[in-house]
Order: sequence, then C-alpha cells, then structure tokens
Amino acid sequence: MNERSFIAELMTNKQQQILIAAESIIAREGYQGLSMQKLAEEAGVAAGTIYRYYDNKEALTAQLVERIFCQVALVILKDAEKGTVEQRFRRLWWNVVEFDARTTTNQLSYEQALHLPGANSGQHLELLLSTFQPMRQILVDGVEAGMFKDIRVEILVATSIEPAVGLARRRQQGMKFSNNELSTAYDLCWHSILK
Amino acid sequence: MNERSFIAELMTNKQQQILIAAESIIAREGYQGLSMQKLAEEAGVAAGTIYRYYDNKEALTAQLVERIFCQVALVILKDAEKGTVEQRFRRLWWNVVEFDARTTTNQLSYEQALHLPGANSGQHLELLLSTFQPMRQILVDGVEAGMFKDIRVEILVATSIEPAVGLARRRQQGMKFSNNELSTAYDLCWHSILK
Amino acid sequence: MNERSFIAELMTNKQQQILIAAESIIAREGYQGLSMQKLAEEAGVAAGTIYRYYDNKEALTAQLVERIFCQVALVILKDAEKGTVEQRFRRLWWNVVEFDARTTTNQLSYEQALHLPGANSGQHLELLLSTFQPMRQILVDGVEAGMFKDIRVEILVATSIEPAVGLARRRQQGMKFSNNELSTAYDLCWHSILK
Amino acid sequence: MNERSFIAELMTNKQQQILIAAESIIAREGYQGLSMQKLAEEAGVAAGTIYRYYDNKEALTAQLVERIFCQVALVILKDAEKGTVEQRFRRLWWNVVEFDARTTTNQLSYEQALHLPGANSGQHLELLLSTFQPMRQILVDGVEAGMFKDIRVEILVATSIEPAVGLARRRQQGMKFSNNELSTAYDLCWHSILK
DNA sequence: GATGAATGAGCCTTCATTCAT
DNA sequence: AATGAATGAAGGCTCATTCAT
Repeated sequence: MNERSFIAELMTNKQQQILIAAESIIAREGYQGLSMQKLAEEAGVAAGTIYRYYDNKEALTAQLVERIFCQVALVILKDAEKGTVEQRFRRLWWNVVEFDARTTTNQLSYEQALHLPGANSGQHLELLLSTFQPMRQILVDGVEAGMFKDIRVEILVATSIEPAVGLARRRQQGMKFSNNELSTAYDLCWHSILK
Repeated sequence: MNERSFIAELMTNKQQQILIAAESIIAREGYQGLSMQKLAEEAGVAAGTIYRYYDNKEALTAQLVERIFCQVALVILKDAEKGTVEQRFRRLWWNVVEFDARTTTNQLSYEQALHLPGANSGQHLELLLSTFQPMRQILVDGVEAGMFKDIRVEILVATSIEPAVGLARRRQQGMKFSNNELSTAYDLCWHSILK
Repeated sequence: MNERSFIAELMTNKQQQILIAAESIIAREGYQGLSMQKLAEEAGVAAGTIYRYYDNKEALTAQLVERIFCQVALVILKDAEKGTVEQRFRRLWWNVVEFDARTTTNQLSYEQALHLPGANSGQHLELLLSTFQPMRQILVDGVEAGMFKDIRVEILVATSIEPAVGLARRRQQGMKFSNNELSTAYDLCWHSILK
Repeated sequence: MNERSFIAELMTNKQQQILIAAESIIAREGYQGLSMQKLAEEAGVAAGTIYRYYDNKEALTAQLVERIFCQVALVILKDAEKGTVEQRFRRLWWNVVEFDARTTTNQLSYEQALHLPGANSGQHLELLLSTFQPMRQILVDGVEAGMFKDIRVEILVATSIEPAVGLARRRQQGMKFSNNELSTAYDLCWHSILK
C-alpha cells in the first residue's frame, strides 16, 4: 500500500471513526448524551468535520441505526447459513442468546438501536425486514422440509426466537443463567415448533 | 374533609395532571419532544409549578416510568389473579397480546417506557421485578401444582410469555394477525411449558 | 403610579430596550456586527430573553426596520402638516436636509434601514408608502391648489425632495455645506416644481 | 506572449472569475448569501484558491465594491464625454434613469454596492469621488460655459442628477413611468440648473 | 402555593481560513 | 499555483431551572 492510498483509507475511515464514536457515546450515556461537540471530541475530529460526512445529526443517527442492524444481523446469523435446518436453527438461537457476551460496553444493542429517534420510520422497518430475512428463511426452510409446524413464519419466529431475545435481554440486565438452564430453554423452543 | 387534606388532594391531582400531560407528550412526540415549557402548557400549570412536585426533569421522568410500569402491570394482570392456573395463564397471555388495542395514542407503551432515559437503572429493574411478580406467581403456582415443567421461572416466562410480547410489538408496528393465528401461537406457548 | 404598573412598564420597555440596542449596534458595526449574543449584552438582558419578544432574528430586524421608518417619518414631517403649502413644503425640505444633524451615532439612518435584509419585502414597501403618505400629500395639495405643475406626484417628489435626500446623504458622509448653498438648493427645488 | 505573462493573464482571469461569481451571488442572494465555499463553487475554483488572490473576505468585498463603482460609472458616463454640454448632460441623465434596464439579475446595482460592509470607508468615498469626476466635469463645463447657474457643483449635481437616481431606484422597486413622464422630469431637472 | 419572566449554559450548525498534498 | 479536507470560533436558538412577585 503506497502512502497515498494509506492516507485515502484513513480519510475514508474518518466516517467510520465518527460512527463508532457515536455508538460508543450512546451506549455509554444514551441518545440524550450525544452532542455533536462531544462526538467530535470522542472521534478525535473537529465539530465541523462531522458535517463533511453527514448532513446533520439526524442523518448520522439514521446511518448509525443501519450500521447496528447490519452488525447485529451478522452476529446473529454467523455460521447459520449452512448445514441442516436443525444445525442452522440451533446456531441462530444460541447466537441470539449469547449476543450480549460478544458486545462490549461500547456497543449499542439491537434493542437500544430500535429505540433511537427515527428507527421506526418505514424506511428502517423495511431495512430490518430484509436484513433479517435470512433468519426467517431458516424457519421457512424448516416448514418446507416438513419439519416445522405449517404456520405463518412470524408466529414461528415469535414462539421460538423471541424467547431467546428475552433471555439475552435479561442477561444484559445482569441476570445469570447456567448453560443447563439455557439448554432447557432451547429444547422448549425447538420442540414447540417441531411438527 | 378538612382544608389541609383538601389542599393535599389538589396537589396530588396537579401531580397526576403533570404526569399525564408528560405521558401524552412523549407518546405523541417522543421523549425529545418533552420540554418543561410544553409540559407546563399541556398540564395547564406554570413552568415553575412543576418544580414544586419534582426536583427536576429526571425525577419526573423516573416517576413517569414507574407510573407506566404499574399501569401496564394492571392491564396485563387484569382478571388474571383468580381462577385455575390455566385460566389465569390464558388471561395473562391474551392481555399481553392485546395490549396495544387497549392503549390510546396518548399512552406510552411498556416498550417505550423501558427506553426512557434512566429506565434501566437498578432501582427501576427492582421495581419491574416486584411489579410483575404476580405474573411470575402464575407460573410458580403452575409449577407447584405439578402442571408446568419444573424449571426456573425466568425460563418459563421467556418461553411462554415473551412470544406474546413479541407478537404485541409486531402488532404495534402495524403487522396484522388473525385470531386463528394468535390462537395457534397461544397453544404453542401453552404446550411448551406443560409437563 | 403604583409599584405593579411601574414594573409592568419596565417589562414592556424591555422590548424597546432590545430594539434600541439593536439599532445602536447596527449603526456602529453594520448588520454583520449584530449577533444575538452581542445584542443581549448591549441590551443588558440574557440571550434567551430576546426570544420572549421576538420569534427570531429576522422578526427583530423587521420590527427594527418599521421602527426606523416611523421615526424618520416623524422627524421628516415635523411641523409639516399645517400652514400654507409653501410653509409645509419648506418645512419638509429642510427637515430632510438637516436630518443627519438630529441623529446621533447610535441611530440608523433611513438609508441604512432601507438596506437591511428584508427591508425590500412587499410588506415593507407598503408600510413605507403609507408612512410617507403625508409627504406626498403636501405635493398633492400643491397641485390641487394650482400652485405646482400638474404632474404625477412621484415625479414631483423625485425632482424636489430627492435632491434634499442627496444633500443629507452627502452631509452624513462628511461633506459640508453653508446655509447659503443649501438655501440656493432649496430655491432650485422649489422653483422647479412651481407652475 | 511569453510564459510569464501567460500565467499572469490566467491569474488575472481567475481573479475576474472570482469577482464576477461574487457579484452574481450577492445580486442573487444578498451579501448574507456570500460564503467563501459557495463562491468557490460558483467561480469554479477551490476554496483555498480564493486566498491566493485576496487576503480575506473583506479584501475581496472591497475590490468588488471598487469594481462595481467603476462599472456603474462606465454605464452612467457612456457616450457622455463628447458633444455639447447639453448633449452630454442629457446622455448622463438618461443613462442614470435607465440604469436598471441595462443590468442583468447577475449584476449588483450601485445602491446595493454602496451598502456592502466597508463601502463607506474613507478610502471608498475618495474612489467614488474620482470615479464620478467626469460626471461632475459635465456640470463644471456647463458652469464655465455660462450655461448653468454659477453654484457649487455638488448642489447642481444634487438638484439635477439626484432626481434621476431617485427615479431609477423607484423603477428598480417596480414602479413604472411612461417616457412622457420621464421626459417631463428631465425637463424640470434641466431647466432648474440653467441660468 | 403558584406564577412566568428571566437566565445562561449548551445545543446544532455554518463558514472564513489554513495547510498538507 | 491549486486543491479541498479539516479546523474551531462563532452564530442563532432552545430549554431546564430559578426567583421575585
């Protein structure tokens, strides 16, 4: 990598730098704590610089929401796209439950991102749907394989995955669960949707 | 009623007035939209008056969160405290799923309240736990009656109630479910925790 | 005057206070020099206080323009509303020429006010027209009395009053004229519109 | 043309380019609308480049004012430098009255330029005086020829030319005058200074 | 106890200017 | 000479909070 492209990459990264700093602040102090001045400090740039990359605070927030959705989807769906339906479902479920273990205190959770201003706009809901489509696909595949009950996917997701989300939230709030307990929970979820 | 208690009641009413106005504004415009000035207007009092009842905005928000938790608990647990375990569980589950249908546009949902600043403080988590204790009690009773699987209550709640919460959230986002579909979901939840 | 109304008047005056301070700053440093912070300091109030009286800087400027137009009209038309047409015209003409002598360095001139942002809006042009109507009336009366040439008033104003405005501007820029010279100018103007 | 002068000319062109762009922006959006960034864009150069030619915004504005004064003088004095005094005066007067008809929406008027920040500095007033000297000369010549009244030139200018300026301003504000009316005005001005 | 005018710190954003390339 | 990303002071404005009445 020559010097020029090195610099270029640094500059491109400035956008990322800002976004990461924003995430960090919100994770630490909530959205109320995010001021452009503080963000500039945390990102190590001047206040005005932020506006070279984002039209305004709203646009920055919007991109942050997108970023987090994608990151969450990546973690949730890790290694859950190949193998048998059972393997994929198991992978997905545990990824969800153990989600918090992978995030540092600098990272926003999916739940937090969902409640940033503007995260409920139609545009974002669409993004959510398409980002998490692979998750739904696992259940669709299970239904088509005659393995899962023949029910609307949303119901299957709510029944089998939502409990994992709830457990993850409880863990994030500090509640502890043994592997044994979590395994039991997994079994309940798994069997509840099996034909 | 003597003068003192009359005045006391007036004060209490004014406090309620303020809290209701705050809820209304947040439900309508989000927490960002809640300014003390606007709140005073909506509540029909002077700005300074709010500070007779609340030390500051944070204290007001905290009390609002408590209020909403209690209200939600009331709705969720409506008619779910007597009858057989099955009756109580059924009542609870459907109360959750149909929660949104009972709230007006002036009311904050449980989810929204959960994400107000400070709602995740240890103090509030404790309150949550005690407020929703009756819900846990239904499952505890079921376990003790030998009807539900003998598992830690949190797991049972996550498995059987969390799906209802997820469905309610989806409905609030505009997703539609038929009674048939919801009944199916109920059956899955119910059977998944039965011994 | 009791204490209450004294206070009330002080408060009402705060608006005037702000307007006067704004005029003073603009006269001294130009419109570019008018920042809300500086204005607050000069007016002896807090920055936020200005916004109790004016929605924004634009509204404040607009009212300032109106104020100055009215003030200028008052000075220009002083004692020019009674007497013969000749007396009234003479009064008007000299009021214009000596306008600058009456203004302190804290006051905006008519010319400066005319070039504040927004001063050319249709709304202000209308105000201008009605405010200076009494000036036009003097010429109208002269025409109807058969004393002035029977020409459109605008032409008469331009021919007889505009020179006075020009002389006033020159004096404001530091040029000196003797009474003799000014009297000669007056005669030229006066005779040019006489029948 | 050697390389040096070629480059010199390029620079000069770029300077002109910047100045023209600045005039265009101010004419369109007012002085408030002139930002160095926007200017760079409109002029087709980089923001930093402007600072090769002008020390700062103030210097640029100053030169713009000068440029416009010269341009205005050019238009005003067009064809007014030869012929009899009467011919020259007539030419001058009509050039002034019809000034607006010759300017495009990209050009600043004399009035606008007069009210740019700094346009009232002593330095500019001197420039004004020397730039418009040929105009004064017409009247001086008329006086020396025994044609005009033997009065200080400033008075003559104020009496005979200022009305034309006033009419031009009214036209720029949208007021309409017939050729007949303007001719009448011309006659008044002309005769008012004739011996 | 209630009022609401006043406060001023802090917010988001702009923009003249610099400087490494 | 030219670029344009970066700077950061300053701008207009909001709003939680105070306090004289």
